[in-house]
Amino acid sequence: MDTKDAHEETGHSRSMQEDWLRIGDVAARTGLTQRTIRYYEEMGLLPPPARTQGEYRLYSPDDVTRLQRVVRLKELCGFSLAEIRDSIEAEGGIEQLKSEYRAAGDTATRAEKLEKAISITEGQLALIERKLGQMREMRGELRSRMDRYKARRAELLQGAGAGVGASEERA
Amino acid sequence: MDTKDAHEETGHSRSMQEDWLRIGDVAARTGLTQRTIRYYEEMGLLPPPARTQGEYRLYSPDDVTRLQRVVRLKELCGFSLAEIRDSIEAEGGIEQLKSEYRAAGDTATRAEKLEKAISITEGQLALIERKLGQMREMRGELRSRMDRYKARRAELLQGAGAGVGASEERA
DNA sequence: AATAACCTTGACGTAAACGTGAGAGTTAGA
DNA sequence: TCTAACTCTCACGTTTACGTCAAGGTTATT
Repeated sequence: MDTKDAHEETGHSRSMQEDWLRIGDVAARTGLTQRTIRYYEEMGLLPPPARTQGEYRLYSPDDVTRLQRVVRLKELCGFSLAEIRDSIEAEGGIEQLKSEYRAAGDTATRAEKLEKAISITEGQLALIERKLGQMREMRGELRSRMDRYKARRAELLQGAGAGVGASEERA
Repeated sequence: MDTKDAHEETGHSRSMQEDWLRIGDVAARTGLTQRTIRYYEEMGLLPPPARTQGEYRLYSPDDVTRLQRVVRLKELCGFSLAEIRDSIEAEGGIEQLKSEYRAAGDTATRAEKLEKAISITEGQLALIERKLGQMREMRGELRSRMDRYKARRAELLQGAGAGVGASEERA
């Protein structure tokens, strides 16, 4: 809000409103439905977007980016919307910490805010790291299974028609 | 099935029924509720387990392992139960392919089944690989954010009380 | 200025994934 | 044997995450 107002009041309205999108465009770009986008807003996953004088929603490229992050969190990590909202709030909290950080005159308070932001980010990193580990584990299992199949295939191709119980040799 | 029967038919019924669990134990071990476990069975995610003469469900360690795989697929990948069932069926299909594979006398049919199993596994691997990539990307973003915070913290600690607008130097 | 195409806010519907008893049967331990 | 603890099968309730009209304003186009 602050920054935008500031820009508008600087006068030179260059191409400020050029790349704002209406909800239909955003839906097309993200593959979501309009309903879903409104729902995410309703659930607090998205900040209330700008509006035209006729109350049409207007999304900045920045808004779209945020939305895509939400989608990624959902699809990738399988988080519930509530979990995503918490995560988002943590980040929004970080953004807010920034302004608090700026507002805080004394270094002590600033350091405190920073530490908080750092610990939140650390938590998120740890979570991702854990998931990464589990996924690698799954991949390992799949790979070894794959190896077994391929070995058996090689066996099959090489000793074609040789032994009926050829697979027992491995088991 | 084959291997177990073989063991049983060797005679010495060592401790065959010892580590079968009832649904409450399984629930405790997996952190799921009994309802959830029954629901998964109902949805075709779990094979109908053995029963006591009083119709109590009895789970083998193997069953528990399968269940834990289901849970992992759900929590880790955020799959819907339907998707998990498909994936499971693909694997169950693989198990079944194995018996078809054995039943098939001719090498050609065997090779065909094997190719099918391989292509299924390849698909699963590709999917995991994709997810891994996206997660690494997320991790990268988080890390760079982290770096920014830490840099700012260092700045703060070093130039303590120096300039009020210290953070502007970076922006 | 009229018309199509888009958007708005309700408000109700729904599929998925369980939760939560109810009522009755089963098993294990004293 | 008898009780406490456990389990069974319905069956209805709930939450999440949207889908789907409906009735009406807004924007763009001609």
